[in-house]
This record gives sequence, structure tokens and C-alpha cells, in this order.
Amino acid sequence: MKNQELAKIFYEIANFLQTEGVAFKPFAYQRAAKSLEDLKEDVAQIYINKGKNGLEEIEGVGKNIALQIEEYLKTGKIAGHQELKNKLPVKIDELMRVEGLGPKKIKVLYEKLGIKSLKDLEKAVKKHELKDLFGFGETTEKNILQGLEFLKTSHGRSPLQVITPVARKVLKKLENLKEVKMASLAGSLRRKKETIGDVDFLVASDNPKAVMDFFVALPGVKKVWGRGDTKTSVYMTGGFDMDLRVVPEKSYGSALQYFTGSKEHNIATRKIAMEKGLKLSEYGVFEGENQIAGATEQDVYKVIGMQYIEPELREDQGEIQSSLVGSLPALINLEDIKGDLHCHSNWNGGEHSIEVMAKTAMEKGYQYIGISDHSKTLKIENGLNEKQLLEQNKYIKNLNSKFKSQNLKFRILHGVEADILKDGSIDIKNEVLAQLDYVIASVHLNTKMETKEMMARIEKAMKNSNVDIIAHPTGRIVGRREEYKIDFDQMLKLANQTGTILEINSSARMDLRDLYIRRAKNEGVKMIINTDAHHKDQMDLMEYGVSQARRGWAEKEDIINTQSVEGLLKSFKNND
DNA sequence: GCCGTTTTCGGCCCGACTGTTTTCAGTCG
Repeated sequence: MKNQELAKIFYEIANFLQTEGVAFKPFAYQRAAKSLEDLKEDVAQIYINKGKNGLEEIEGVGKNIALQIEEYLKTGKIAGHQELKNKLPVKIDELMRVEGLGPKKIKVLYEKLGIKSLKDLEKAVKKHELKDLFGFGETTEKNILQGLEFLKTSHGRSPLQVITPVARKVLKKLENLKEVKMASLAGSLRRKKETIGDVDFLVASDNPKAVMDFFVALPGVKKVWGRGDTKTSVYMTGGFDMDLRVVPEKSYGSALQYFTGSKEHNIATRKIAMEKGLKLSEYGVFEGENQIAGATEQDVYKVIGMQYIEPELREDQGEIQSSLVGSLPALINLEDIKGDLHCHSNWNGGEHSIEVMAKTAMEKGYQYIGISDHSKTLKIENGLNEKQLLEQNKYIKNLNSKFKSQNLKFRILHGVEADILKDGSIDIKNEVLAQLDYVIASVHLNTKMETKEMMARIEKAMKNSNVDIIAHPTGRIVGRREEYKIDFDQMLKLANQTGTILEINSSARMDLRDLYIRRAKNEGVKMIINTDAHHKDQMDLMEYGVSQARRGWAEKEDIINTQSVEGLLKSFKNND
């Protein structure tokens, strides 16, 4: 899809315009870029179907940007973009990543020192050529040098699953401070985005200084970027930034609303406040000089006439409109989950016995667990063959009898994660599949197929009456691997036709992604949230699958493992 | 450059912190 290429160009145009001090236009280009980035349809297809008018229907795209999209689709280039690049021939997106370096300084660096790239910048900084430039100084030079060094060691964005436990430890420490009245995670971490840039904390306190002192002295703090009365920013040895904001109690709710974002959501809510003659900032909602709300987020939304919006929805993706008319979804919660159906045991590549996995599930308050070990094609995971699967089936039946005799209301379901072979057939014989409680099918090998072949492969698998669930349906791994070439609309259609469930995989894959979950929900396709645990502790990942589902607007009814075991089994093909 | 249930022109979210140009521009979120 050309969407991402175009988004990148428009972001770059916005950056270039900022170097020239142009007002407002950069914002317009950024908005168009963001909108293209999130667009579910292929922009080239929109143009083919509806022409330029179709392009102008895209949020933030008007006459001019539509023309530029057209130009790009026809010629592969945008003349205006080239001109800007010629005027300032620097790798602008690269340089913008240096903390403390913005468009204006980048322009000066090019004009005075000919700096075009990070490499050029590093050389110049080391020769101390920056400190004498107009607008620069010794401190700025030192900061840029550090910014460069940190860029090298920084991870960029970290996966939600990795950063959340780290952030929660810091939060706990903050909460334990006697000066701290309330504390919360904020930013993209609170919105549960699948990757996190920096970790944001909000604290209510009458003694900000004490909290700041504590924060900058935390173990792992490598550099303090900035420190003021209410706001402090630090860089951690782990390769990421942490920001802390301290506000008085009466502003805690509005500050939390502001600091949680997203930026787009904030702009939209502030506009709504303005339309009502109010002003919304992190200090509260104000009518003239009077603060009329601010202590809680609930109050903030209420006084500007909105239904409370869960953090996972705050992306300006339609939640504002839904909130205004009171039609927000009742999002699924972690407590709604009654079992995990994608768990591996030590019968194949998993770490723990079936008993240990089952015990872990019981401790979580689940009513069932599904053991779905790999099948024989996956040699690296010691996948099971037909004979081993039947042995495992007997073994699990025995365990279930034991539970029954102990009056335990818990059941182990027996499944398999079987491989979808290149031609769409399943690597385990149908008569064996039919004896299991359910069958998960997934693509692991031969992933580089063209869309048409890949969809034919998946279609055949979905049409198999023994296949109940497609695991990690698009094959993506966050930050590591793009999805396979698939046609998701067709996949949804097939899911509906065949009654096949799509998995939301809570591991590093985060597959389905949020936008796909929302589309699946809209098409009435049922989903299941699983962890793909190969270790008992990985069953804890369930919360991330749930937050991903929430970001996809999913409700309890959309997710089949919110049901009791009887209801769950009815969701499968051969069990009604 | 985009947008509009007061608007097709005149707006475009709001504030903190830093360093340096010593009164404010640049950067960040």
C-alpha cells in the first residue's frame, strides 16, 4: 500500500515547512499524514474507485493535498516535496530524532556548517563547531552530543509487554512516598498502545520538590533532561525516557486527561470545551476564571457534555462523536476472561507440564484451559504427530476425571495448534482432529507468498470443518515482522461464511492489531484472546490481549472465551 | 493547507522548561 509512503512524505513536508517558520500548514500536513497512516483502505484503490473526490473525503485531505496524492500515484514523486528537499537537502527525519534538535536548529546547522545527517552532526559536535553558532551555546552543544549518544543506545519504542512491568515498579515506589496523594501511569502506556515511546507518570502532591528529588534519584536514571517545579524528564539506562508531572489534587483529573492523550484526542476535547465557552487545560475546566471541574477525569468529561471515554479509545478515531451521543461500547475487561485456549505444555516446546499450566489457570480464576501444542510440521518445537496427540488426549481425559473426583469445577480442553501447509491442508489427519475439543490452525512456514496464494491457502484451512480458530491470523510481530500478504476483508468474509474464530494473540505478536479487531467486530466476526504461553508465567500476558481488544472497541460478546465452557464449545464448528 | 449545524474567511489546543538572543524563541508533550 502506498499509504505509508505518502504519510512519510507528508510528515517530511511538515518538517521542512517548520524549518521555514511557516505557520499552520505543517499541522495540516501532519494531520493528513496521520490520517493516511491509520487509513484502512488502500489510497490507490480509493483513487481508482472514486478519483480525486474520493481522496478529499479522507480526513484532513483537501484539494491541494489530494492533488499531491494524485501526483504521487501517477509519477511516484511530489514536485513540491522535491523542491523543499532541494532547498534544504538534509535527512530531516533522522536529525529530528535527536533530543533537543528541532526544525529551526536543523536549518541553522545546515546553512552554517553544511550538516546533512547524523554522521555530519556527530563530527561537528566533536570538533565543538556548534557552540559559537547564533542561538546555540556550550550547553546546547553538550546536550546535542548526549542526545546523539542516547539515540545510539536507545531502543526506539519498546513493546508494551516489556515496559509495563518496569513502569509499574516505579509507580509503586511513587505511590509509597508520603508526599504523594495519588499517582498514575499516563501517556501511551495508559492507552495501552502496543509500543511505548516514553513512560509518563502523573502525581498529585502539595510538595512537588520532594517528589522530583525522589524521581531523579531513582536507580537507572542516567541523565536528567530537564527539571522544573511541576515537570521532570529523565533518560534511563534501559534506553527510554521517563516523564513525571506533579499537580495539585484539584487538577489531578484534568492533568490525567491531558497527560494521557492522545494529542489528537486532547485537541478534539479542548475544541469541544471551547465551543461551550469553556477552557480545558491540564489545570481544569474553566468558565472564565472559575474552575468548574478538574479533580477527576469523570468530571472533566461530564462538564463538557461528554460520556467518560476509556483511555484505550482516546485516539480521535470516532470515540469523540460516540461519546457526545452516548453510544460508546462497553469494553471487555480482563475479569471477563474465563480461560486461555492457546497454551503449550512440555509435550512439545513448552516449559511446564499440563498439570502446572492447569494449576496456573485455576489460580487465575479461570474455568478452563486449552492445551494446544504444536503439530509435527514444526520440528523446532517438537511438534506432536497423530499418535502422540491421541496419547495426549487420553492423558488429559484422565486429568479431567481426577479433577471431577476432587469436585474441582475446572476443565482442561484438548486442542492442537496445527500447521496450515503451503496448499492449505492441515498437517494432522482429520479423523484425529475430530477427536479433539477444538483445533487451532496457523501459518508458520512458507510465509512469503503472494496475496492470492496466501488467501487460497487460508481459505482452504478455514473451510476445513475441524478448524475452529485461526491463530495469529496476519503473522505480524510488533517491531520485528510485517504481516503476510493477506486480504483482511476477504478473511473476515470467510470467517463469517465458515464460522471460524480469529485469534487475538497477546504475545509479542499482538496479532490481530487494533484496527483489524475493530473491523472484525463491525463485521460480526467472533474472536478469542489467547496468550500463546510456552511458560506458565506467559499466561500473564492475557491483560495485553485484552487491552488490544479494548483498543479495537471489542465488547464481551465479541470474544468467545468470556463464555462458560458450555457456551465456548458451542462456538466451535462441530460441537453444537 | 484544512475546515464549517453561528463561519467559504479567519481561525487553527495549551502550557512547561531551557538556554540564550536578557525578553523570548525553540523544543517538547
